[in-house]
This record gives sequence, structure tokens and C-alpha cells, in this order.
Amino acid sequence: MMIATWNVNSLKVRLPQVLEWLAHYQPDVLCLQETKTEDVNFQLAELTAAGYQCAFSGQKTYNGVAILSKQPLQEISYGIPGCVDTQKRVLAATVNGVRIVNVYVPNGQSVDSDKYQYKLGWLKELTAWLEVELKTYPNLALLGDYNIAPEARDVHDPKAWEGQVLFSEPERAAFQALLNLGLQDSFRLFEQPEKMFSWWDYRMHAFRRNMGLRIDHILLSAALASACKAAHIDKEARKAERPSDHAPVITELNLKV
DNA sequence: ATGGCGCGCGCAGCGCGA
Repeated sequence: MMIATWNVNSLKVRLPQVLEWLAHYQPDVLCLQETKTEDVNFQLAELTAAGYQCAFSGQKTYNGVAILSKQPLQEISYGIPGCVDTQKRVLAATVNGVRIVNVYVPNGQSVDSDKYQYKLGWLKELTAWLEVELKTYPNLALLGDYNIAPEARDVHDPKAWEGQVLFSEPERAAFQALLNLGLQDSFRLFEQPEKMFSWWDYRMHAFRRNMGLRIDHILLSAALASACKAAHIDKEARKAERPSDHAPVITELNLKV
């Protein structure tokens, strides 16, 4: 079973790339973030024709998440239960007995902003919910754009980024709190090349200079981690014409689909 | 990372992302 996550930065613009990517990789599940598309405009026909069932939760201009799956999507749930949030950032579904949780964590803007406080509070709500969710679903994968680089090796220039949003200590502690639930970072289950990132700024020729951060992650519950056989980041997608600023992240599980 | 780009909205230029 291959599962993947990709912040597409507008599904409308990136749909051709998503279709091409699906055709090439044939993942079982692809989680999308920043679709920036209201549900009424979601490109369901094109994705269905490509062989994928879709669950989606979007809004105009900002945010928006979707789960694409070859197998039926069951028990679809929207948002964090009991958490009032007008921003469409969370979508969960069960596929082939695996609980897929797709998140678009708030960016936080800067450490002295209200948005940063919203981000930390939001992560706390997410963690509390997942603690419960893991009891119901021992096979759980948390995929998405976390907007957190967990370690220095996930940052092209850790000195410059120290204390900055995406790499500040409280954000990294929030990431650690997710790991403390028993989740494991699938990317780090395997030996990886150095300086592997999932996001590069559009500016400053950041991609060409590999000035990136690893902020998109696939965390796995213990049961899934023990079935994990590969994990990688598809940098190739970032080389496309009109690319998203994020690259897809992929994990392969030893599970029958 | 002082900004530089790309996106949505909407028709100019701004807010936002990361």
C-alpha cells in the first residue's frame, strides 16, 4: 500500500500535475493540502476518471484538504471533533483498514503573531484528538503539511532559522508531542540522503540552491511503522513548469490493498 | 528571510504562504 501527501498550492492550477503524478506513481492514497477550492468547484470528474474516489473539504482562497483513494473511503470525518474552526484543515477517512488523517497545519506567519498562537493551540487540539483516535484505530497514518521542521537536519541553514516560525522550539515540541503518542516519522525509519527537504521558497532560486525545509511528513502508528518498507520525497515534481512549492512525500507499507 | 515568487480575488494591488 502506497500512501502519499502533497501540498499542491491550488488544485485548480495543479490538477494536470496531480493527474500526471497519479498516473505515474499509482498511489493507493494521496492526501492534498491547500486545494483552495470550494467543494462545489472540486474537480471530481477528472479525478474519478483517473480511478480515484475523493473526499474533500475546501473553501475559497485559503486552505482546503482532500483525500484521493483507489479503494473506497469509509468513515469520512471533517475537522477536529469538538473543535470549532472555520478553516478547512483536517479530513480523515478509513481506507483498507487504515485510518488516514490528512492535516494542513497552520503556518503561523511569525513567532510574535496571533497566527503563531493559533498554530500552537491548534496543534494541541490535534494531539488530544489523535490520542483518542489511536485507541480506536491502531492502524493510523497522519499525513500532511505540518509546517514544522522537526530537527536541524531538516533545515538547510539551522542557524539562520533558529527561533523562526517553522523551526521554533515550541513548534518542534508540538511535533515531539505527536511522536510521544507513539507515532513515528516514516521518513526517518530509513537511511536518507542528507539535505532532503519537502518545501523550497519560490523566491531566491531556493530550489536550485536546495534552500529548503522538510515540513511535510507521514507519521505512522506503531502497527503501521512495523509494516513500513520505504519512504521518500519526490523532488522531481518540484522541477515541473509552474510547480507547487512543496514536493510529494511517499510511504510504502507492507499491507495488502 | 528586510525582499525577491506564486496564488486567489478581481481588475489594482494586496493578503497570505513558508
